[in-house]
Amino acid sequence: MANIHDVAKLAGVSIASVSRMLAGENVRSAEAIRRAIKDLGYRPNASARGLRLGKHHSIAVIVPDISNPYFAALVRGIEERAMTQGFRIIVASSDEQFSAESELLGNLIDAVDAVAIVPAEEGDRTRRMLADLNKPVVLIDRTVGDEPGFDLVHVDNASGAKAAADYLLSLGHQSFGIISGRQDTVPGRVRHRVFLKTLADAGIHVPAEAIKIGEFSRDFGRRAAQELIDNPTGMTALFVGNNTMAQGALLSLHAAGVSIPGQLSFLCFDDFDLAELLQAPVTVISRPAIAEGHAAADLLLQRIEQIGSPTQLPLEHKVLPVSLTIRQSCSAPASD
Amino acid sequence: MANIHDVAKLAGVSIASVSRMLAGENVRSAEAIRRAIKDLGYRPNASARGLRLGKHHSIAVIVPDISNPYFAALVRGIEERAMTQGFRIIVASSDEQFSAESELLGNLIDAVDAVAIVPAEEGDRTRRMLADLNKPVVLIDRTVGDEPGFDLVHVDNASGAKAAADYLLSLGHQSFGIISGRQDTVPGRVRHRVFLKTLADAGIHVPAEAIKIGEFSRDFGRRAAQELIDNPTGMTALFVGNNTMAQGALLSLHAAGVSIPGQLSFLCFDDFDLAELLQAPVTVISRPAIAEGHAAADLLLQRIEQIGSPTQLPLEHKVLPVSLTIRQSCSAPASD
DNA sequence: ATCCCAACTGAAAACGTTTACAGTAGTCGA
DNA sequence: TCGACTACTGTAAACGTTTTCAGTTGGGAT
Repeated sequence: MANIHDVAKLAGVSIASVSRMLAGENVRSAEAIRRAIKDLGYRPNASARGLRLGKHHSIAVIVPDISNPYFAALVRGIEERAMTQGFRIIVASSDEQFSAESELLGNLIDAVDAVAIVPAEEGDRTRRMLADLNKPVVLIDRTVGDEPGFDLVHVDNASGAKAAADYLLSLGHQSFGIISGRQDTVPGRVRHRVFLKTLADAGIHVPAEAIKIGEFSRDFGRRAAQELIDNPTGMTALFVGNNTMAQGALLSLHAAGVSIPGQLSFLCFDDFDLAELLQAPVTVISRPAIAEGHAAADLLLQRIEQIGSPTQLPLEHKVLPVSLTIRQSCSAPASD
Repeated sequence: MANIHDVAKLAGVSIASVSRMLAGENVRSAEAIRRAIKDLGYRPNASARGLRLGKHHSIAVIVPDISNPYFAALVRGIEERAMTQGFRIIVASSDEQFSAESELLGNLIDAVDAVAIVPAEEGDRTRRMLADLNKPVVLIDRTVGDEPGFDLVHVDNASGAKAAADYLLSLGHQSFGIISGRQDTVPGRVRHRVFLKTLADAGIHVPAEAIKIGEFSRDFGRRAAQELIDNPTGMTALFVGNNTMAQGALLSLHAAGVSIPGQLSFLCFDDFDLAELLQAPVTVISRPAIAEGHAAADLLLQRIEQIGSPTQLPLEHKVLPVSLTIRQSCSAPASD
């Protein structure tokens, strides 16, 4: 691979001139240099440049699982914005494991300028680990510790959960089932609590046996729904905390022959592919994954720009709106 | 950020000893060095290392669109394997555009050791562009030019298409509709031709007006199905060339109230999330996206290992099997 | 003709590593 | 006690850039 010395020699100038012309400065022999570059197929070495400049023009993106469509869309959003500024993204999946996450970051951190992360755990050790990186960090969807100290992007879980509860109440439901994600994550906790709180404000109590809490996974959704089917609670409406659990739940409900919305109204957080094609197109609280990616990337790029500057911008906390997409999986409860 | 000199000074040794101990060699003052590293929070600078070694420990992964679940799964597969060897992956989406692809690679190539790509175009200019990179390349799913000269991983499109046709024939269908992807891609072309050929061998001709060819997109699928609905051809079975087009087609069919499989048997290439939950769970030819990723990564890692060695292993061409997953979207044609 | 200044140029240092090379201890056998 | 060998150590060069600094050139004003 040709290097800058080869180009300089061929063009009959010093390497400084080549570097300068590449940087866009005025140089007398620009034409000769351009030709030499072309002839040799020269491209500047990224490592050398990174070493000299202390910049890498890349952003690490850590998500629990890149093959999850929601995270894939998020990554796409980050990528779109990063590209416009000439940044590349290095993607890795943590599998919801703190250990994997911290090992990944240990390896990646020296090759990137900033980190966008959906943290696996919200505990304080994650906060410390991220703080130790000494680089701009933006948290997406979840937070870490009390006082995270990082920029933050997430959707408005509270008003989504409230909208869901209000909608079901307005249809006349009195008896509910709930499948919620891990309570040690913000989306899991907020969606769960606000939903319950909204019902409570309407004077409705949800019995413990109608509440299932576990992993944000399709598998847990399937098991939870199965348990609800096996031990009937008389619920007429089921609220599920995210799309993957919802898919699992639908699998169980379908297998058990539960008719939706005839026997059970079904509503979940997060839209998903084809929700509109199911036997009963599913009503959802949808969120803008790509826009979340955009917001996260914008924040990071701003911080990167700022590096070294004396005044630091205050931390930002962007909350994106969600919306209730009404399809056909909810109706008034059967009068019995 | 502390560097190796700081560590050496604190430990009272030369930088060479630090470097050696990091490389796992025996060093007398290992303990002191370890402590110094810990105290200073030292981590080797990746750029310097990359510069010195000419290695980057990263692989560029270029897919048409990372937010497409199939590609997301593929990326996941590549990532899983790469990680085990300490390689990171740099992901970028080409949007099916050659220009975007070549620009991306131009920027990325100096920061990576190898490239895994689902090329946007199969033409010769893509082949030349990739060859000019002078790094290991593995093509996934599609090829470039005649004689690509790169490792290749894809699924067995031909036997999948044949299985699909045979299955529909065995159900008694005589009149078909086809929605196929771009014919300038291997999956588009092979699936289309083999399906037609299998029908032809059974003495069945598909009229031109029952054949729609276009982008591998949900939108094209929707439009194509709409056209087939608007201009009835008497087809009793519809074969769709991939999952995104299939989803679009299902949207149109559903909106038009076409009952599946009552009025129309439906079969497509590539499984998708929830295919089993639709009104008529969809029968598909499914393929192993994650395994494709594994195969691609393995090939690349092998080549990277080989760099500089005099003898080159011959190019590999891995073909992964597909399977017919029979659900409920196909039945015998209505007798009329 | 002289001087000054703007506009450019090149040499060299620096970024943080790895590694070839040339030592220098320390151990062991004689 | 000596020498030979082993096992480690440090110095310095190299990787390919960018950038500072100290020129050099040429043109315009005097």
